[in-house]
Amino acid sequence: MFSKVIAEPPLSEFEGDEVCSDLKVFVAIIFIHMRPLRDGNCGPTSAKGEEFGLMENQVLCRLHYDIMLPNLQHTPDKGNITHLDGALRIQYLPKPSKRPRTSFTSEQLQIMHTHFIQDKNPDAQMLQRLADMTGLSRRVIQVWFQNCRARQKRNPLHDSIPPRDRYQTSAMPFLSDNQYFLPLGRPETH
Amino acid sequence: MFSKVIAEPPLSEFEGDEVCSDLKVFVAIIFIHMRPLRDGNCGPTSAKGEEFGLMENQVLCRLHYDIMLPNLQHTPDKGNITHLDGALRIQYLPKPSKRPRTSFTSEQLQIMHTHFIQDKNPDAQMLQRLADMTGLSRRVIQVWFQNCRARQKRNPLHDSIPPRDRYQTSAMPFLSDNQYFLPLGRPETH
DNA sequence: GCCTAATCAGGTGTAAAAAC
DNA sequence: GTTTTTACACCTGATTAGGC
Repeated sequence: MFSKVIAEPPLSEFEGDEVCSDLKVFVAIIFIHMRPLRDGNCGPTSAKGEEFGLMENQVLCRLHYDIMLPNLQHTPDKGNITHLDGALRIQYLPKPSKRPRTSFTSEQLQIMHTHFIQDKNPDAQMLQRLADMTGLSRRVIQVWFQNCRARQKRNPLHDSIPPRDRYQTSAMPFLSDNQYFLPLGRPETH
Repeated sequence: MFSKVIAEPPLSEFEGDEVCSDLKVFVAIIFIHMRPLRDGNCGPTSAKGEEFGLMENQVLCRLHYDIMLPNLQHTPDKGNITHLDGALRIQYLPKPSKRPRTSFTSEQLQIMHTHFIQDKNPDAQMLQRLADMTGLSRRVIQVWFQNCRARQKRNPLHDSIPPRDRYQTSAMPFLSDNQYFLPLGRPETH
């Protein structure tokens, strides 16, 4: 179950137990160098990451693996480790899952929220401008506005406050250094 | 780099590149079904998890691998994949540990604590930046902030002082301590 | 034994997907 | 486009366990 070694690609299918049947022991020591996609959030935090795939010479979590797969298909030989897409489209990788969830920075939320107040239904052009401003994709912006409209409809007061600030102590990313050495006393009340 | 296949144990040592030298491509599809130790939290949260070992038919992170190792030694053959303990006690898995507990340097504590004062809930981006600054994993940083919030809630005065300095001998590479011992008052405004 | 890093169990908000 | 659902990322609060 779920560990296979293939000597030559591409393989469209294989049965692991058969492939390895003559091996009494299979050992793989793998150093996972996380692909620094977006925020480098690959391994430890992209949670639930039970599934890993080897691509090129890197082990990627399922999420990042799925993201990279399309690219790989159009990539020429890069060395001794090449196209794995054939080998990887097997029963063991059935559902491309692990929906990547964007986590916005407060800055991005700030921008979107500020605009939302003026215009809850930005047109395509405006979406693109917001995308450029935030560095997010147009689609992500669009979804955010959709969700934001829905959210506000459910709870009208809700979105008068940028989400992160609801439980963030300080919304301010950086303060002057003297702020660091503030006297402490009652820190929190809740 | 960092992927090795061994056909026969026990091995006390091996050179990966040599072992695999005749393979043009090495493919390992690995579904890491986390050993449901407690909560099956193997991969994502036990941090550091750059190292994985294959045991029986499961890939375990270093932490769980080390935990399981003693058990395995007393387990009879369970199929085509058996005892790996011999094979795995190699240079790449030198120190068997249990729950790896990070011990922060004063520099790391300094960085985290300084940031904590201005922002008790750093967002993902900030966590990553702190991780980069300290050389710690994002997850470790996150846990520290969680614990720090909890700590401060329990004892408001507590975290006005960087923890290590409270009972650690020297550990004072930079910064004079009087910086830490400041008058107390209102730390936060909200 | 104390302090605290790491884990556990449970809860919340919401981005993305599905359904319409 | 909307509404509903799903699943992920993060939180708290309590607990467990590593290292002086």
